[in-house]
Amino acid sequence: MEKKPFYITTPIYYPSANLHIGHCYCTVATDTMARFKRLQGHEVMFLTGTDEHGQKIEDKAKEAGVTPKEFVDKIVSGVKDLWKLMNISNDRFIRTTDDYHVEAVQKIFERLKNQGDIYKSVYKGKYCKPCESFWTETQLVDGKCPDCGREVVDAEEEAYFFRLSKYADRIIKLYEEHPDWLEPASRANEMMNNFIKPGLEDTCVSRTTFSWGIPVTSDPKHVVYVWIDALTNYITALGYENDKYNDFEKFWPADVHFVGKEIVRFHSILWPAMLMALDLPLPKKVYGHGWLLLDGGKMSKSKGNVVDPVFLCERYGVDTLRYFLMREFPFGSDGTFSNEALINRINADLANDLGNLVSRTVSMVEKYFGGTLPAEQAADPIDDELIAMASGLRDKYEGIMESYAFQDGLIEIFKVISRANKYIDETAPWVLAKDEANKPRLARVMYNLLETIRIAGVLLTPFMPESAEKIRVQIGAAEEQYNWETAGVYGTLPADVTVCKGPALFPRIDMNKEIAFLEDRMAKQVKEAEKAAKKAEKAAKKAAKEDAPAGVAIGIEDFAKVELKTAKIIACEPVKKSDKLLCLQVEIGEEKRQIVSGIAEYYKPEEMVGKTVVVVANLKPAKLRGVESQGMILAADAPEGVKVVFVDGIPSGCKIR
RNA sequence: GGCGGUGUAGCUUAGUUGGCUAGAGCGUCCGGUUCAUACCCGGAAGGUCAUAGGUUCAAGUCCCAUCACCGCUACCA
Repeated sequence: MEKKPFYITTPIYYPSANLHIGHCYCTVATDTMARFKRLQGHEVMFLTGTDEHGQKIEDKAKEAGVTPKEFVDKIVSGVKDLWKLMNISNDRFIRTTDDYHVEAVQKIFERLKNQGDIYKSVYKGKYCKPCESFWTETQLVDGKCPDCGREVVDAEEEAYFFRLSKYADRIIKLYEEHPDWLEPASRANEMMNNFIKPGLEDTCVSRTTFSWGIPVTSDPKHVVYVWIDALTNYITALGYENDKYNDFEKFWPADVHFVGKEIVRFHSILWPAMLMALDLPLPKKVYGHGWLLLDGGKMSKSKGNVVDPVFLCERYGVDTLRYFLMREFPFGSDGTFSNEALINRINADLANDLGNLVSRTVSMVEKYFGGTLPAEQAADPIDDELIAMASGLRDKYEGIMESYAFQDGLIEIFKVISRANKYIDETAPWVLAKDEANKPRLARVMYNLLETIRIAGVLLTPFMPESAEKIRVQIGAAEEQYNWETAGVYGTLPADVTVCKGPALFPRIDMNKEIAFLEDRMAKQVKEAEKAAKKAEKAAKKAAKEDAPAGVAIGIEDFAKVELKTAKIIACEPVKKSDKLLCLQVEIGEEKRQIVSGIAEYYKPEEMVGKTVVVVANLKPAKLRGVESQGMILAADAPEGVKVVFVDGIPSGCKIR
């Protein structure tokens, strides 16, 4: 039977720092699916890689005193090591700095530009002067620069835009006609309601404020901004618009893109639109998996509570970690990572149930038969239930895996493993062994156990490749008796099979001791992080002090441009439909103005009335929540919250300089 | 503020189009067993299915409201 090629991808990860357990989660899931498809007999293309351009990496490299390429080279080599360690079977690894990719991106950009899907315009955004960075509204943290925490200002720069709006209708149609295209379904609703229905806006696809990126061929002061650079990796890695590879025809469209929920938006709106513009077929599915959260909240480098996958692999084993990640968390939703859960899984499922089943079975075959079963065997109706379960397992498992329900796939396998343990109890081989006359019956019991283990072992291969192989060797199955085909055929092992006992597959862990050890380790980590944070804070303060006179000092003429005046508040009310806005009526001398300010969380309207404040009088008016604001009032970011600068006692309308 | 989601035993959770005496795993307690990695098997306790209403012969499942948490998104001139 001819099986179709299967193309699956992970996102390309951003190598600004070492990867964490969340990246591993996504990659292991992708690897499991890829291995499952190979097991079924498909020709698989499994792609992963790194997205290496952008401002942040440029900055990080500068900080480290190396070139951006040197910086990413180091981290990427760590990424590759990690995937090797975790037994990731990717067929290709794409770096967005690879020549062929760069070349293809440039061609794609020019083509879209020439056909009018990309046009030049002006990008309006938030600009942080000290950092020389543009930010979007959503990137800001508390309205401030996410990097340095300082104020940002409106700014404009020339930029190229992708005509996303043009494809809105087709995107809507895509969602309506293929409700399964984006999973889980709740994500599709989110996209529809938050972005598609309100109207898609054209997307900025180039930048001039940093240089670490792919230059636009026809306008080299522009660098291709993340989207066209990163998303296209899925096709350039197959040879689209380049000569490095040429299996685009064979593998595109992708069967599925696995992505984290934070990038669902780009994969489910912008990416299909780009493909429509290029007149290419769309991927068959985008699957937005959940996030791994930590017991105590989100993982954070600065908190020091990062879960290090290398440490976990080395201490507990790669397969163990892979199993845990796929078994503990439903693929579409978030999960909580905890050491207790990990050790619990290892002990309960792997050590007690699976590992012990293999161990006790193989031991008995050795003990009672010297390792080789006699061909003379006697069946019994009591065997039927186990045999039925083992026989039907493969097909049941297949259906579940096809729908990306990794967790459920494992649950089905372990139901059978559990049944096998029960079967041992029911048949009590140690009783049979007491009477030589029972030998044929005993042999059949052993055979049924080995067959059950064999089938389970094959189906575990995508999840735990190394352990599955060890199981194969222990139960004495030949390679050709340990594949997809034979997993569906009960009775594949020869009756006189010879087993080969090995060391314990999954050693049991002493929960209490281990938790104590891990907590101790974590405490040290957190302490160190705190120390580092304090140090960094000090350095930042020092830098801030030196900053003013040094780097970004402004001349008096710059300051003179800002017109500051005192103003008396004569009325104040909250802005409708907003949490944070107050609308203030003020008098600047004789002149009356309306100013909207985001202080509702800190001040009640009535306590503002009658106060005198400082306003920026010559600020360009703007509309906030539909209300016009003609200036801004000065306020301090105090640690306990925003404090308006009150200057009661000074008459209104005075110029401040 | 808008949109979406979640809320089921101590913990993690399954419950398709309403029909169950609400399942399962872990943990706990009791019993059995000894081949095995102090493991395995059996049994028990433990749930007013977030709260308050409604539709229905029948509601964890549908509708309304409320609360809590989470995600996306908008707004801090």
